[in-house]
Formats: sequence, structure tokens, C-alpha cells
Amino acid sequence: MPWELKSDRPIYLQLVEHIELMIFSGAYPLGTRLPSVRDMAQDASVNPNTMQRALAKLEEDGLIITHRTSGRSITEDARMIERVKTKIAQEQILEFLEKMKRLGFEQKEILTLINDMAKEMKQ
Amino acid sequence: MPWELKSDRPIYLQLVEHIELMIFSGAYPLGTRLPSVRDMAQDASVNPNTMQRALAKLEEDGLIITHRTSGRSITEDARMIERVKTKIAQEQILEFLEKMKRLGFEQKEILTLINDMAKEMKQ
DNA sequence: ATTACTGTATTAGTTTCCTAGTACAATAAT
DNA sequence: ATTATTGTACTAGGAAACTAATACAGTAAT
Repeated sequence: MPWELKSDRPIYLQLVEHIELMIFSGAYPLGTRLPSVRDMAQDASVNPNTMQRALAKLEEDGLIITHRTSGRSITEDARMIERVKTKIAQEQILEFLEKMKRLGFEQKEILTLINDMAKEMKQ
Repeated sequence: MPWELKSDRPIYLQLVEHIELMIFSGAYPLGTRLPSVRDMAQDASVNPNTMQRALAKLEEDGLIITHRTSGRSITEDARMIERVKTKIAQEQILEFLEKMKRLGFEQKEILTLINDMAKEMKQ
């Protein structure tokens, strides 16, 4: 899977999302050891420090574990993966709902609007 | 209505949202003339240039009209107001749906998730 | 013990964004 | 004509965020 990094958003965030997707989809199985920061950085054509930042974020969220001097690995806790995934989703939803309320929309309106758009997008 | 400006987000964006809300709610009726940039800036305790930036954004969106040397006024086109409101909403929804898809969620999941959260928030 | 490999701390450079200060241009009001 | 009031352009300052370069620290491997 190529990294496809664009310059319109912070690189480290794109790295985070990319790796999250790898984990969620099972491309990096539970407990797997990750390549070193430097190797992953080179693979993505990125400065090691930038990759480091992305990995630190992932560790903060509980998706990966750091073994100080012997590299990192994906967590072995399957429940943790799910928990993180839904937590991230909830944050996105909350942020979205707040924006809509700032615009003066009520809950009912929001739900019908998003239902309508979802129907359109299916076609 | 006080301006309640916080420092965690750009001031000019908060001004935009505040004025949008005034317009959408009818506090600034259609066709009404707005106070001058300097007056509005002073009212909000903000630099005139910052208010100017907010007003420019609102004009760009079609909510207000500039009369070069005799001030600004709210558009008289009621349909325009609605159009802008739903356009802004659609942008927010699209952005939101894309984020969720980047996380690996399907449309169905998103809809059920947001329905669940909406229910919880009502309580 | 030495070497090679791991993550990490520190610092600096770069860019981008936001805000503010000032001066300008046009016109309505007098 | 003059004055006051309107929006606007230009510039600079400052802050925040991101990326990169370098050096450090610990440990596994030899």
C-alpha cells in the first residue's frame, strides 16, 4: 500500500490515519512487531522525526506499544482496537454536531439532512 | 447579544458564525443596513481589520451586500439565506462523512452511530 | 567490551495563519 | 468645497504548527 502523502494537510496526521487504517483492516495483525522508526520513515520518504510523531500519537491512543529499545508492536488487545475506533468516531461525531448547532440547526434537522445526503450518495 | 469571543479559534471565524446566526435567526432582518466596520469592530472589541475580514467572508457567501461608500446591508433575497444555510450544512456533512470513511466506516455504520449518539444526547 | 540498532530529547528553521497598525480612495453630508 | 464617513489595500508583527537536523541514551547482538 503506497503512502500517498499530500501537502494540504500535516504529514504526520496522514501517517497516523494511514497506519490506523492498516491496523483496523488487519494489514498489521495484532501483536505484530513494527519496523523501526527509521525504516518506516524511509519507506514513506519522510523525516524520522515526523514518523516518530505519528507513532507517538498512536501509542497515546493505545493502538501500539513501545518497547523502549527493541522496537514497537501492535497491541494484542482486540477490544482495545474496537474501543479506539469507536472513540475516534464519537469525537468526530461530537465535533460535527457542535458545528451544526453553531449554525442554528436542531437535532431533528441534522438527522434528516444527513439521511437525505446519505441516500443521494448511494446512487 | 454579547460576542463571547474565545481565544481557542480564529476570532474572525467566530465573528462570521455569530453574524450568520444573527441573520439566520432574523435578528438582522432582510435588507437591514449594518453598522460600519469600525462600529461593529468597536462593539466586539476587535480590530477593524479583523471585522472586515469576517464581513468579506459573509459577502463572499452572498449573505450581505457591500455598497462601497455607504455601508453594507443584509441581502433582501430570502431564498439566498436558505440556500447559503443549507450549502454550509452540506459542506460540513460531506467533510464529516469523508473523515468517517477515512477511518474505515461504512455509510450504514455511520448512520446508526449518529442515530445512537443523538438519542443519548436528548436525555 | 564493542558494535549496531532501538526510541527520544533538543533545537532550529520554515511556513502558514491571524491580527493589528497605518494610510489610501471614494462618496455622502454639510 | 470641505468634512466626515464609508470600505479597502498594504505592510508588518507575532504566534503557532509542522518538519528537519543533530545528538543523546539505552539495550540487544556479537
